[in-house]
Amino acid sequence: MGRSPCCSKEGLNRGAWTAQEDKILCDYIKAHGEGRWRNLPKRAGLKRCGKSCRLRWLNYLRPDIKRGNISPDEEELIIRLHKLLGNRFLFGLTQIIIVSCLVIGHFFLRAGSQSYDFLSSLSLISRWSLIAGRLPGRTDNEIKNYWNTNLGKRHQDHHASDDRSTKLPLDTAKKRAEPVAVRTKALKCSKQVFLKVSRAETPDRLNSNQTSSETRDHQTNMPPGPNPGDSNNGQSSLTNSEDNISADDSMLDFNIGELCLSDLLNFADFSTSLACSSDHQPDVMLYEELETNVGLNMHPFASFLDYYTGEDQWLG
DNA sequence: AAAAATCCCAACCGCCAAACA
DNA sequence: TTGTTTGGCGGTTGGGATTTT
Repeated sequence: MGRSPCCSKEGLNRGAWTAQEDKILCDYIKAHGEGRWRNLPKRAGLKRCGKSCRLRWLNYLRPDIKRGNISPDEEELIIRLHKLLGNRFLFGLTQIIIVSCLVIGHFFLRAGSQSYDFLSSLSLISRWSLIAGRLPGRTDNEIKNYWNTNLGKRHQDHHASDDRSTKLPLDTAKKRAEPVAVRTKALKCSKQVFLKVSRAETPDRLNSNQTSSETRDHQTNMPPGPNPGDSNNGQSSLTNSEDNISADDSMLDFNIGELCLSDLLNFADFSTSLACSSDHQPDVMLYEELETNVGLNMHPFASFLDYYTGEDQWLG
């Protein structure tokens, strides 16, 4: 039967909130604080579902909500965060197996004539709240809507135009533009999950901090390009011709010691990054902050992220 | 000018995990 | 340990606004 609804739907107002309802809700929360949403409508004298009250408050009435258009800076940050965090880290044995298969499959397929963008497909699975958390005053709902109505479309358009430009048959192009059905159910990761990885390292990679982009590119089988510390756009463009990265290499890229991913994801303050000079890329700053504050050499992880998020031209 | 199509976003829904009894 | 409640998430929908025909 499933669980009972959060409240009786009968006799409740639905649809758009009125100014009067907004005022009642605001006044109540100012007086009593947030929380206990189920009982809030009754106590506040609102004919609304508790969940509806919570959503209205969080997405619209909170005093710190920033309204208005998404600025170019914010858009840039959303795009970068979506690339960085949008591939929802999946947890649990099943999810780890699935992701492992996808990662390995990704490299095998890339090694072949055509790369099939599994990881890009995974980007359809997003962490809106996490992204919104890095954009002061913006809500996950707003970010999600913005992505779905603006950026997501551009993403799809870009795939489509790429396919046209490479002269793929139309039906093939269509298939590639369509998301692969790798969709997880909504899954929170509140438990701490640790990646137990060996400490065996490839020193040349780990010491790449001071290496020039050229040497780094050589060491990591990447073509010449900006390294994560460059003030350039950080695009790493691994071409198919250089796909001799083995599955072993891909696993080495996770070699970041025993690291709590949820900590990692929540660590860097991107809002700070946004406030910084615009030539400093947020993801680069994430790596730098992790290195500085957590004491991790992030380059192996960074290079993996850099690699599979490298196809950032899809947003044009 | 009006109808149709499309866009946009607030609100809703169902599911999940943590907290609690 | 088990069942229930609560808060939170991402996906989807409905309807008003805007654009196109």
